[in-house]
Amino acid sequence: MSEQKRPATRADEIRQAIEKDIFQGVLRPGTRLDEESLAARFGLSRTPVREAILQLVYSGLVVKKPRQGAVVAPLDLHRMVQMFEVMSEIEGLCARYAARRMSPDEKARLAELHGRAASLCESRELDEYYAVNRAFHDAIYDGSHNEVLQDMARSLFARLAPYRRYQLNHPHRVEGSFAEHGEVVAAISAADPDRAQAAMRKHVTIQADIFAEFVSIMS
Amino acid sequence: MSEQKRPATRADEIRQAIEKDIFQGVLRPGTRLDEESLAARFGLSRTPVREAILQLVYSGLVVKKPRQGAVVAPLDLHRMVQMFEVMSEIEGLCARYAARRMSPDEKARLAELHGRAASLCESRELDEYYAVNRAFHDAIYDGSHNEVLQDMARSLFARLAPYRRYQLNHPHRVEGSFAEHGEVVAAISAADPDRAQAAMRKHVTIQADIFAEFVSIMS
DNA sequence: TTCACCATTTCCGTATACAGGATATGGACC
DNA sequence: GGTCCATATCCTGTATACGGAAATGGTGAA
Repeated sequence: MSEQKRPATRADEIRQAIEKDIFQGVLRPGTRLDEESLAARFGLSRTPVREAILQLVYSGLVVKKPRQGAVVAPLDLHRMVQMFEVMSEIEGLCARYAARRMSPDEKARLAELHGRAASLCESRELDEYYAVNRAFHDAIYDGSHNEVLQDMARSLFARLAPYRRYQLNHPHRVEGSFAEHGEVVAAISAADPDRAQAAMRKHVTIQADIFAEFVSIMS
Repeated sequence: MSEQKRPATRADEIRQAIEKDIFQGVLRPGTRLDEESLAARFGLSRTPVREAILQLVYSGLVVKKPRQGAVVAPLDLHRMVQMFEVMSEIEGLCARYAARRMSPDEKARLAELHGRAASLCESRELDEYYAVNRAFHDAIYDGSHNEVLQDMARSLFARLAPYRRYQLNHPHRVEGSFAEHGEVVAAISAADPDRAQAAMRKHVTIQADIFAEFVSIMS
């Protein structure tokens, strides 16, 4: 991680709050973001709200048409599929680089995370598992030792997070996810870039398939 | 390309103008972006200038520390190397997908661009060649038929553009670049994803090497 | 009943004003 | 002469104000 962790400015606080609301489903895709009511809600003026919204637009969570205001990015299935496609490639690259570049300490931490996931998987503590899952992927992003790649991965992860979380309710998905992680860990431990990349790509591609299945049922 | 091509709003106009200045070297890395003087220069108030700067921050061209203003992103060599590394992967992926997905029309246009480049290469019209070069890469981004991947590629291209342009002054670089493009065109025409990806990766990696060489001389 | 057109209203984009923090300048002390 | 500190100035972050574009609702005609 770089620095910039303190919100220092009101606009950043609002951005984080809105972000959280979007992730948690309080603000659903398509919801209009009215500057004035948001300003009132946070007890501020429209100016910092506008800046927060602009930041969200550039992170892709919000779309904005000139003179027509901003809405929480509606889920465009076509685009979601493309995002998963790219995500599988980006995560695959992270795993590839991680296999070559992770230090023994980093590999140990990754294995430790995987171990924690094992028990959570067995006891079916889904929320906990999801948290460790996120840490697992984060560890591999870091392991790529390429901050530009990390930023891309995290940005995509954030935009897909809500749909990835949902998948754990899919029958046997937790076990499958855990097993796929296992392959990735093994390949990285063995410092085998090709295998690590392939395993991670497959892991994400499976999630994409489940997502596609999910939306085909919904429509 | 999507739609959003009309600047519709002043802030967008300013953003494009500043972007252009950065690319053309009028605003050099590290230059402070004073809101008031920019506002005066464009005959506007600080508000749209602030929004333009925020957009540039999110595109990575500008960095901003709270309460300390914005500066044109100083070139961090370490990070530049990482950007080139990712660029080679992203462009490689674009070429891979393009090889599988480009329509005959798109392939014809790509070949036509390459043909235009041939004469420009021979007559050493560098500025023209660079313009066609950009169109060439753009055509391949489009050919990936994945808008998310395209956005990433264009964003990276924009941030690296100044350094890619400079390379054409390197001895025999134009010929080398043209030859590498030729391999990419051949692989895409043959619908050979692996070869297309490898050729494009190599093309960008060579640019990264030249960049590294350049900075090692400068320091 | 439905569509079209117009008035109203709402909300975005921009301008201007103000307050607080950061840097720069100058002087005093070592 | 150099360093440290206080003051002044500048500039950012936020608040407020205004004009105009787009959405909305109602009324009239087909």
